Amino acid sequence: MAKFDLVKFGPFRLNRLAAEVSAALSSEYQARYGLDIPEWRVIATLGFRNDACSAQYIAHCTRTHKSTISRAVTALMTRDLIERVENADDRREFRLRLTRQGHALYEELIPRLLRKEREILSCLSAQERKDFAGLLGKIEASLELVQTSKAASETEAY
Amino acid sequence: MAKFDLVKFGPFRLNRLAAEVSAALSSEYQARYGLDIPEWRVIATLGFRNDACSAQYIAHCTRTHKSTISRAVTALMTRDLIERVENADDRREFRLRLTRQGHALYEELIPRLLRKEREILSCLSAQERKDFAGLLGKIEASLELVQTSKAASETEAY
DNA sequence: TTTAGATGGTTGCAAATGAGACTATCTTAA
DNA sequence: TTAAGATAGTCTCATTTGCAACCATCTAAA
Repeated sequence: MAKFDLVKFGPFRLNRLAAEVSAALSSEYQARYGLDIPEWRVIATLGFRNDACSAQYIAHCTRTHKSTISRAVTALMTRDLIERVENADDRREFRLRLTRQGHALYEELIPRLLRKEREILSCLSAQERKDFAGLLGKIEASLELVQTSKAASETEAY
Repeated sequence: MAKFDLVKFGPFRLNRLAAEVSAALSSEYQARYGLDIPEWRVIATLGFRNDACSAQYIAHCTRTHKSTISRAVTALMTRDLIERVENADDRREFRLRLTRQGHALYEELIPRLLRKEREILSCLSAQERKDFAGLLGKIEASLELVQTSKAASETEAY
């Protein structure tokens, strides 16, 4: 019989861990600010790059389906957390950016999330945290989840 | 302004990686055997412990909602991959186990999944794989995702 | 210029899933 | 023995999300 234990199976562990970590963080953006995950991703992307960008770009770099992003954008606009302006160069797309309130929420939320992350990783030493990030990076790279410098330049239009 | 990059944020990376790995594996159990994730978890749990166990037990150790497991069990029974027998000691619960066909599927699927997992981790050296598993284990333990020996003995009735 | 195909974004639909009500059964204590 | 509460499993409902069709617009090539 094949020796196999689901509970020791890497992919399963990864899923379970990701779900658990998400749940831990959602108490911040969900319960506290009424944002769901896609909405949080939009806010985070816009907050990080402080210039405006398209919905497509957000979908791309967060690996979230464009319809999901579209719905999140609609919800955030009705709450006046983001705004969009037409792009004169290409009237199919909109430039999205945080409103003043959206930016305030972003600035308030980020430290909380970083603190949570630190809490979760506090079981590791500084060196271990570094190693973990490095190993994650290697796996991501081999799955082409992160843009190599070459790929990044090819897609820099985003 | 807070320095923050969603794409470098641990929890986000974890989610993205887990989703990608799941997608890579689903081509095996999904496309090839028509199993969805909950169904696969039931098969895997029953296959690993080759004695019968309850649906509740599967829900518990795979961290899947009991209604999701219930549906998976129903689907697998209609496909004759698992069977259930009444438990005379407690007539609320059923003992589940793989049928001959279910076991055959299990034995066929496991090597494929392990091969996929190896493929995904082939970007790491043997030592790195070991380190990665160890670090995952530490984080899981601190989130109490794995049973400590004490907790395990308390819940061994499952 | 016209036409074919690509792309940004929205929306309807269907599948998946968690929450929680519900039934049946078990356990414990009065 | 009876009653109160816990537990296993099923089912209905609401939410979430991916898919795919769709519209508007852009691009490229005939």
